[in-house]
Amino acid sequence: MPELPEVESVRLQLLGKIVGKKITDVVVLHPKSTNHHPNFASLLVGKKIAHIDRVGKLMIFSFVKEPDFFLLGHLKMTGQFFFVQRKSIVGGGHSMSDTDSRDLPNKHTRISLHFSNGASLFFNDMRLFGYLKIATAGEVATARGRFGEEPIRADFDFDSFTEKLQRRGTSIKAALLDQSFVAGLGNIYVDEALFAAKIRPDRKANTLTAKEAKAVIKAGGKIMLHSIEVGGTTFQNFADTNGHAGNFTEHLKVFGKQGTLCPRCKKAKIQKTRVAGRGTHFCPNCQK
DNA sequence: CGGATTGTTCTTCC
DNA sequence: CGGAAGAACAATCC
Repeated sequence: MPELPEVESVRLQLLGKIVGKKITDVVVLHPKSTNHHPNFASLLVGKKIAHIDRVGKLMIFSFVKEPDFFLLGHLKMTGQFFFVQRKSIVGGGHSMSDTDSRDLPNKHTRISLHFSNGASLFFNDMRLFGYLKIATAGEVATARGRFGEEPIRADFDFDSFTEKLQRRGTSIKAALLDQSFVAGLGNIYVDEALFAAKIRPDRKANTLTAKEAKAVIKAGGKIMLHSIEVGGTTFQNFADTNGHAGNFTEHLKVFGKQGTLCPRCKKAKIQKTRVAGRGTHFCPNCQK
């Protein structure tokens, strides 16, 4: 379940691996992953990666001397990028959860990109919700405009956020999951941020005080920045571009911890309920 | 084998 | 137009 920190971890790794590299071949193994674009492969061949940007959980690839041609990448729930320097190389030190580069492409590989230096990038996606989509500059601008602010930004506008919260009659969890409202949080980090801020996930958004609103965004930003530092969370379905699991999993306080004693108050067990249609974890004692 | 899993978009309704 | 709520998507796990 990749959220902002997982996407950012992938982006940072890819920056070092494919920027400046020229695409020499593209193989589409499942057209749905390209949004059924008929010329996906031929349009990409010959282009050189200039940069990779990110907004929320969306990756934006730009190309040298191509001002109106972009590639949008979204992992959704099970998308993964695997980078292999040489197909014949035999990697060592794999753990049980790792994907072995020798097995690529495998049955979940939807698109493969090959570069002039012999390297390959495989887009794997078991459940086919993710995509690599060709876009114009205008479409990129539209996509960017659909995102709210990211809690990891130092210039996050708390006053504006607090004001907008007052117009939300839904749960604070639903509000925080809305990418057009706040960008980057998903089911895991929302639960973790609400726990850190001592706010119950089912509280109505418009009942939060300005102090609470600031606290939950600050907590979300801090947690996500920490996660980026250690390579993201692997709860299910996340692997970095080398096929390795993320390291933030051990730092989770409530997500997946139902039935265990609250690590903060130690007076109640973490409960799992359903809020905003999602599995939701919280401490019934210290979250108000 | 039914139910749960989740990020986003779409639909429907207000 | 915006917000709310639920369905849909897809494959796998338990």
